[in-house]
Amino acid sequence: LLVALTQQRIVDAALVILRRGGLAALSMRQIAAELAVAPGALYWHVKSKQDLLALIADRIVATTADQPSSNDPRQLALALRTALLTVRDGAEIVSFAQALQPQSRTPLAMFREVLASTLSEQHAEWGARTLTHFILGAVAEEQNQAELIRVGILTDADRGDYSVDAFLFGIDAITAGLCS
Amino acid sequence: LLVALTQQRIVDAALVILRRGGLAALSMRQIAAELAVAPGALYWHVKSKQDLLALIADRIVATTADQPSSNDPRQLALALRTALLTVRDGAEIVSFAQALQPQSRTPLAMFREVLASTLSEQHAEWGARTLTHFILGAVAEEQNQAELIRVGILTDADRGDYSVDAFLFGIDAITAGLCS
DNA sequence: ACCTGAACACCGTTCAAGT
DNA sequence: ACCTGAACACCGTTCAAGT
Repeated sequence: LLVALTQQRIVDAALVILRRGGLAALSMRQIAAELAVAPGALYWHVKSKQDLLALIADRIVATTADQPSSNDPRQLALALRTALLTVRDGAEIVSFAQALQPQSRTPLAMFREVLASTLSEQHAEWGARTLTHFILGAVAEEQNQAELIRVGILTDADRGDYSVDAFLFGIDAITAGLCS
Repeated sequence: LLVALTQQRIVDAALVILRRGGLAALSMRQIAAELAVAPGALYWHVKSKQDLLALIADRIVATTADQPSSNDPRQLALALRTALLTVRDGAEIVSFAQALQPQSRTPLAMFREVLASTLSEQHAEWGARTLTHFILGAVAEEQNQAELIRVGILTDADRGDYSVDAFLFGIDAITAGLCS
């Protein structure tokens, strides 16, 4: 009654829950509780949970645009990775959203633009797809690993090498292959 | 009472449901119904749903080994893609399983072996990771798209180009980049 | 227009009790 | 050893009814 419910506030609450407990803790009922509101109230401002996940993904990806991005795919990849890492399970959420609405201005579009300067339209499209699949997959695994260690299913001992080096190795291999 | 319940039979029933309705239809209760058994009975043979998903993933990936695989990453990639396409949401399931138990003999291990002949251990590891991330991402998107068209959220009009060409373009770019 | 209360049709998982 | 019955603690979503 004090503050009106908004898509804005719902996404904000969702991000709070995500940072607290990850994707496993993100239920419509938890979001409603966070906002001290009945679960049904959310559906006035948001069509469904899938719809909400897409909104969250947009917010996560939007922070990529804030960083200084040149026409270098390498820098764009690093900026996207940083953006995804700001929220627990961020890569999985963006992955999901991209699968759901392939038309929106997703990471794919960013890379398509960057690659369009050096490649044909077809190859820029396919190249952008290759890069985004790798990035989302790599960061998702990075975050999943962290999640499993948090829960205790995995220990620090059997952790893979998910440093920035491994990430950049993949990015560099792909970009090198695209221009050959 | 006639036939005993087994991990085998549970995975079989799960695959039937997957082919019928995809991952969205795969619940422990549905599997139990398919086997004409109480839901709780499954937990005598399987630790959890996550555990079961890993078993399903193993079964899907196992069909890759049946195909004639040379030391060519290109052929291995195609074989894996074919195996993933045999089950609805196959890529997503294998993706999930790989994130859950990074130690098992997954697609990653196959590519690591193939690449080990031409690359250093570190680069073979990172290269294998790059390839599997791309493959699982690409096929998952391919299958998600098909799912959304089935449901009617997407039409045939706004479908992307997910032909084998796009897939091979990515594979060839990565393999080319790895050797440069 | 915006929200509550209450319901509907589901989930995964556990566990006494039966055989 | 293996399975049933029944419960526990959740879900996403809808919708009359209130304000």
